[in-house]
Amino acid sequence: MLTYSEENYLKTIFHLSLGQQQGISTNAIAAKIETKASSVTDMIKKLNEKKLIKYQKYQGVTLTAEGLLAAKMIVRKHRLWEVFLVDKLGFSWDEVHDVAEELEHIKSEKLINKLDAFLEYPTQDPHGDPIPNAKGEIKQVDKKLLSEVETNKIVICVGVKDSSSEFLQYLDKQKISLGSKIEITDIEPFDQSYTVKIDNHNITITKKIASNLFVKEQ
Amino acid sequence: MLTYSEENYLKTIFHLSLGQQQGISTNAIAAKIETKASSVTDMIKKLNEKKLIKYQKYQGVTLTAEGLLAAKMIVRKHRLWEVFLVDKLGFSWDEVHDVAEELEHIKSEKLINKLDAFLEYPTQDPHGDPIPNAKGEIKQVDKKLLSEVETNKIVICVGVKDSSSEFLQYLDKQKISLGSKIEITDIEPFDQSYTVKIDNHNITITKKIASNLFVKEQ
DNA sequence: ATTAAAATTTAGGCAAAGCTAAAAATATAT
DNA sequence: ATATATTTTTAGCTTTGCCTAAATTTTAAT
Repeated sequence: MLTYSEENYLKTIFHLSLGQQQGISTNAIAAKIETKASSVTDMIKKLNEKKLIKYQKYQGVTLTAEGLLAAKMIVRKHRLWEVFLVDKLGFSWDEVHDVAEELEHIKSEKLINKLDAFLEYPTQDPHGDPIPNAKGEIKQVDKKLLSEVETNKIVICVGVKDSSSEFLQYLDKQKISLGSKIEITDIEPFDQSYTVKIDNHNITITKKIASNLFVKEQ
Repeated sequence: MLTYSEENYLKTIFHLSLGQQQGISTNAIAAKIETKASSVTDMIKKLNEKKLIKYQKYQGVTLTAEGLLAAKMIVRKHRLWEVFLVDKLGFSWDEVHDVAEELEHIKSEKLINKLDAFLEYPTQDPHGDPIPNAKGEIKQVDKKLLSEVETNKIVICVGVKDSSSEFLQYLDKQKISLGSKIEITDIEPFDQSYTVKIDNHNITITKKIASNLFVKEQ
């Protein structure tokens, strides 16, 4: 049985490992969890003894198969609860993260599987991130950043890279949401600002915004 | 902000205080929480310093107004989650307690009030126990034990005194649920067993069963 | 190749919440 | 009323997860 804290470390290592070949550094974990490197070292030793991570002093850590599955189950719970909060309770997508951070630690497989069924087996959370199924399988949708799309191509917004409430609230303000039709009509060479058509209105966004929106071509 | 453990103590003191004038003893709390008396003394001191309980050495404890409200909010959360588990996720009434014990500690007033609305402001949990509203007010339904009802009077089952899964499963087996129409047709003087008519079937139950069923006359 | 900087680990401590064993206070029984 | 039993508290210890400060290892720079 994992403690609350152990679960948070596994989840964090999982997130930091995405698209990453090397081991995850102590400092990277400390930064993400907002704790001290020395605390991370302590926890790393514990997770290593439990065989949830592979660890050699000074070499960073990677998840073992068992640790990976545990991490995916936490992510699964987190994202299913987010769907619940948005779809059933009417939370907005920028409000759900913190509550889901607590809910993800509730220990009941039956609960999470019944919740999954109640929500009709969603495959994405409110930010477009994939929800692992009960076996830990993740259906990767192919998507790219808006900043990588060529001009005059119509794409659909399918996710956000940054899901801070600041960014999400900005998107709300600009009426950009999952499913929005987006077309880059122009990129200004001077400041790299993008003129884009969102559904039926035209706005200008910075490159930073374009680099945080996932879209799919279709 | 209360810790998980502090919340459990407050809730326990609340439950032990129901229909109780005197202070709650250290041993009573220890028995209910399944911990040692010395641990209870430690926690009592902490809750006393936080002014959530009134405590004098060797004299037992009572909740202060603030402690009482905090306890009611935990009970509110516990019971609302139970309703959610039964009504929305399809749990049976004997399965919900342990999961609700975890869910009751999720800290978000917004969450619980939205959940309340989603469930359409239920006033009772799946065992017939009253759900405090957002202000902590509890609507007491008047009810009595089946064992206190006279023969040949038709009553409605509105709650259970014991909500152990053993008892609840027994009730399921006997097709007794909240809302069941019950009439005592006979009490056997020799062993105090009751012959009762439940909705449309007749069964015999022991006095112990009759002493754990809440009913209302109507 | 050294040296300086950065990252990581170790050592030693703290607070929360539990425990055991012993001491103190209260309650009960003769 | 006194002795015994029960209850409660105190003292001191453990584990978890965090911390600071110092030591060590690795990395980067000249």
